[in-house]
Amino acid sequence: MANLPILQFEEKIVETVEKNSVVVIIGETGSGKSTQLSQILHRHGYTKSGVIAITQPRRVAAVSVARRVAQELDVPLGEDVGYAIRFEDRTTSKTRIKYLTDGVLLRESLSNPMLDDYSVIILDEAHERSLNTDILLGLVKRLVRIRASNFKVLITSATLDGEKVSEFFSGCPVLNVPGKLYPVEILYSKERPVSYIESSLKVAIDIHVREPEGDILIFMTGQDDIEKLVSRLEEKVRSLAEGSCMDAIIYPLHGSLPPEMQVRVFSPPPPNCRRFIVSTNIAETSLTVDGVVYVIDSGYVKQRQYNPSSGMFSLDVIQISKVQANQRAGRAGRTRPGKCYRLYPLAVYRDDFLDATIPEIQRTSLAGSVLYLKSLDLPDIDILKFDFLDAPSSESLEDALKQLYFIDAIDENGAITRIGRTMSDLPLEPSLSRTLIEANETGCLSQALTVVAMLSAETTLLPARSKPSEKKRKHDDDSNLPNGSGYGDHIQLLQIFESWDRTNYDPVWCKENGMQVRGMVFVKDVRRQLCQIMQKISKDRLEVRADGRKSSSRDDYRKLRKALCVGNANQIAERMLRHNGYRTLSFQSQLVQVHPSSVLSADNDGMMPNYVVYHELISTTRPFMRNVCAVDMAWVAPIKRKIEKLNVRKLSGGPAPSFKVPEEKTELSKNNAETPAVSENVESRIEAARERFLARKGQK
DNA sequence: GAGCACTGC
Repeated sequence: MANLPILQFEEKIVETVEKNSVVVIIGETGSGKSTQLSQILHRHGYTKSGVIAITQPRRVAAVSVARRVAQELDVPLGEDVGYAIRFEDRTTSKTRIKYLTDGVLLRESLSNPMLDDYSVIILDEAHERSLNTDILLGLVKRLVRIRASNFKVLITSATLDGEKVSEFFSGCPVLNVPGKLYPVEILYSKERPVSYIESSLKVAIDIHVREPEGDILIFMTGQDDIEKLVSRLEEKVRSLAEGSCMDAIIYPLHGSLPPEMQVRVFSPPPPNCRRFIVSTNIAETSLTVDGVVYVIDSGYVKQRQYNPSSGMFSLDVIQISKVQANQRAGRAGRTRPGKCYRLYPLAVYRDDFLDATIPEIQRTSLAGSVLYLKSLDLPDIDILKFDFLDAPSSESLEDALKQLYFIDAIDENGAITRIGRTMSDLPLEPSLSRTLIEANETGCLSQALTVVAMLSAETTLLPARSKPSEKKRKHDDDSNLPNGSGYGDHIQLLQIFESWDRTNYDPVWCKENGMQVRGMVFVKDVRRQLCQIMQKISKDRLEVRADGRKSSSRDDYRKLRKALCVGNANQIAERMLRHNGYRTLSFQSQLVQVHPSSVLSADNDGMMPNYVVYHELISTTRPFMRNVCAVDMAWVAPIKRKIEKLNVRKLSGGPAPSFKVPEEKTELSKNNAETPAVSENVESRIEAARERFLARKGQK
């Protein structure tokens, strides 16, 4: 601790903070900014008038940094120094230094918009540009203006972004604190390789044979490439002549590995053995692997993007930014001087790479964030002109308003409704919040809580797809898991949880049925949290069966599907006349299909339900709806009328010229001769189709 | 008939 570079700047930092409300700190890796800034300000009296809050984009970071600071100050964790993350608040009224995730601070600002418990707010790792940190930047800028002079803001950022943040805060001072990294030699390829798997393989084996000891970290884009490279490396290492070089262990590292596989990289290798770690960008920031001396950087990353006009997500392999490239290189210099092999030429780095990664706020659906901002009721703030460091497109903001309007969170003038206010109390995506509120009205809240919790945990629920036996979980005939009773995935998720519930939450049941124990326990936690919030909101005394051992009935399913329809009014699709493709109704109409992993299947006549709601549109090999639920046409009708009446201009508070959603004759019609021209009379046409289908079937 | 990087309330 004594040698941390930041401590040499203590005087300078304190002096600058004293004179300015906002200060940007450029602190490179190893500078100690996350643990020391709070202590420096504490030593100089900034905890006398309030608490120092330090936000982190990740839960583990908030906990581990708080723990370190408590140790350094020699106080018990949770008293003078504490942390707050979802499900876990380890602070008391005594707490002076509080580490928390950016999401928790946003939640706090709902109940205390002035955040006046805090004398100082430090937004750490702001260069990562998480959605929540970006919103906090805007809110904090406003608070600096409103709150008296006893409020200080510090923002930590990366070299390439510092000036920009400073400009955002009217040219506030920028302090540079050097890191404690060893020099890293950067080596560029002459040209982009044809196959970066083969190229990484060659470079890695070269290092292994020629270079002194030290682990090799290789950045790839995803699980598939990682597995390919791992097996190629294993092959190659085996074929090297015995005794010609040291031993090697090869580890894959990515998010869908079970935690016990991930932590293997933290145990030191046996002597005279080199480790190869083939990783996604999880090793860029989230996990730090000690002992790495060589980094191989493919120059690519897989990134999730959102298209606001189609409502569709996609995962694309794209070029990394300069900030990311430098972050990756830095991973080689933590223990001693290292080398970074970039599989691209210098000119590509210099001319093609963006300076910084496109912030999340410009790549995701903003429905939740816009609702959050609306619920703050800031009189001086117009959402569409909210002061963002990097503003999202107006198209993206209008998309958010449109979605919120479809699910009744805002009215036709864009004002937040009573329902919208209630929704913002729930830590969920808007469509899930809306589902819960509707379910509370119609008497299926218990079931809705389960489904919503299951959906929020979905990524941690399913096992990694490497086990072939579990690949077809949903369609295996010998699987004991319920099948959704013909209504689709939401009902199946409900049934799965109820099955587990009946075993009294037996972990063995999870293993036998291919569900991750950790994921299911998370579902239980989320469900409990949501249940507590709904207890406060509920109009009647809530009877939520938390541990009822009884299965839901068909009638329950029906109520639940109806609530899901209201909650997903922004995510409805109508089946095509003669085949089982669907067209989306709430966005620019597009042809989509039910994802093959869905349990929703065709009826005896070979036809899928006429209407479905979906949880997510994702474009992979083709556009798919993931997690679908069959709904009745009668429930869809009023929503369709609302969609037709939509006036986006009015929603965004502008004048109200007529604005018609392109409803028909879209791309879809061009590509597909079977597309119905108008969607009136759908019923009769579907009936006709069914007859034709049956006739064909009869002929065979 | 497909398979998804990483976070968070």
